[in-house]
Amino acid sequence: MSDIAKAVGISRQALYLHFPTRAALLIATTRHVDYVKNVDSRLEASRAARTGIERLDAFIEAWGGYIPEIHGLSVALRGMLESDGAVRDAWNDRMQAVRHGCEAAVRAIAKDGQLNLDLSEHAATDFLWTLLSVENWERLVHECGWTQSAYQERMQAFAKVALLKKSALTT
Amino acid sequence: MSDIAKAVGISRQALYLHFPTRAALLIATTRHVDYVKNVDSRLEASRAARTGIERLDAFIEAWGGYIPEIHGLSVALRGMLESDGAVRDAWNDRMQAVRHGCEAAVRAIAKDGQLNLDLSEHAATDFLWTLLSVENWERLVHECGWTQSAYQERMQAFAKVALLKKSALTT
DNA sequence: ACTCAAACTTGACACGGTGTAAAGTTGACA
DNA sequence: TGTCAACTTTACACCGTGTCAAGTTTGAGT
Repeated sequence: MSDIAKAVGISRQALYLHFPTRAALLIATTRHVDYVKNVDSRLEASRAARTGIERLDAFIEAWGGYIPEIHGLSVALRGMLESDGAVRDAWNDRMQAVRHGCEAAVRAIAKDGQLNLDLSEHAATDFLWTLLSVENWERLVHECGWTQSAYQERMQAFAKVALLKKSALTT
Repeated sequence: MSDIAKAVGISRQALYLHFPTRAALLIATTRHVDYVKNVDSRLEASRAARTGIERLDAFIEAWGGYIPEIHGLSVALRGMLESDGAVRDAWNDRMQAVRHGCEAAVRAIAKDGQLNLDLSEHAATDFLWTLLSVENWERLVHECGWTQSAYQERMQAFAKVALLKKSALTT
């Protein structure tokens, strides 16, 4: 809080006049970033896709491209997940939004009759959601040095190969 | 530290006689768990496999079965990654051991000429390592409710479909 | 049985970070 | 000129980590 106050150019106490706790500040920041960057509209952009596969690709592109923008904030939030219930709720809420995007893509694929026969829609959603976690992005891009575009292309390829049934893979 | 001392039945100060810092205690615990549970020998058990695919399966089974045993400890360690360099080193060291296992499996698959042609050995290792992270296990098993055996079977399937070239997938 | 050292105890304290409380300053605007 | 909101300074409580010092228990070796 001191550091933030210093950076903003006000006293630490003035910060508390605006945000009662550190957690509240982070949550408000989350909301503000969402507003400024328009997550939801980006994620919903994949609605336009006609086929399930197109939708999957569009979703991975939208979300994968959004991760770098919220990465710093996500690190701060995740550091408080265990200790702060409100942060936990805010984070879960955002992650559920991502999950809904995954679910929609999986459902579209299933509707096309192209879902991997070994997977229920639920399990497929679980897996896609996990594959696209911020943590995995961090590991691959920051720790393993993948470029952002390599991340996106490969994730699209992995997701397809994992979720689609074999006959749909020759495309 | 108070809680641990209480649980052990000694004073908080006595704990500091054995472990200078909280981080040191966690690191020592890591070493002890590794010793008791024999991680390395488990991971190396996959050496016995003759084919690359067998090796991959054996590795996923070994590591995937080990994660639940170290999960609690890993949560504690990961909570200190940013703030404590020694914890970071200890954690990275353990994760590098896992990466070596991934690398060996990928190499074995490549030696069989069955690696996905779109992937370098390095990228394949990166991906397998990421796929098998403790965080992903947590999400799938704890948050999504997958059973341990479902986790293992599906991870084996996903890993194969992602890493092997198409002609090797009919097996 | 005695001694000595190691292991442990109690109690106090410094430090840093979060959050609270109170009293004073500044400036815009009615 | 008065008032209100935003801000400041100063002080303090609380918690967890880690330090320090002085005193007590325990048990192994002689």
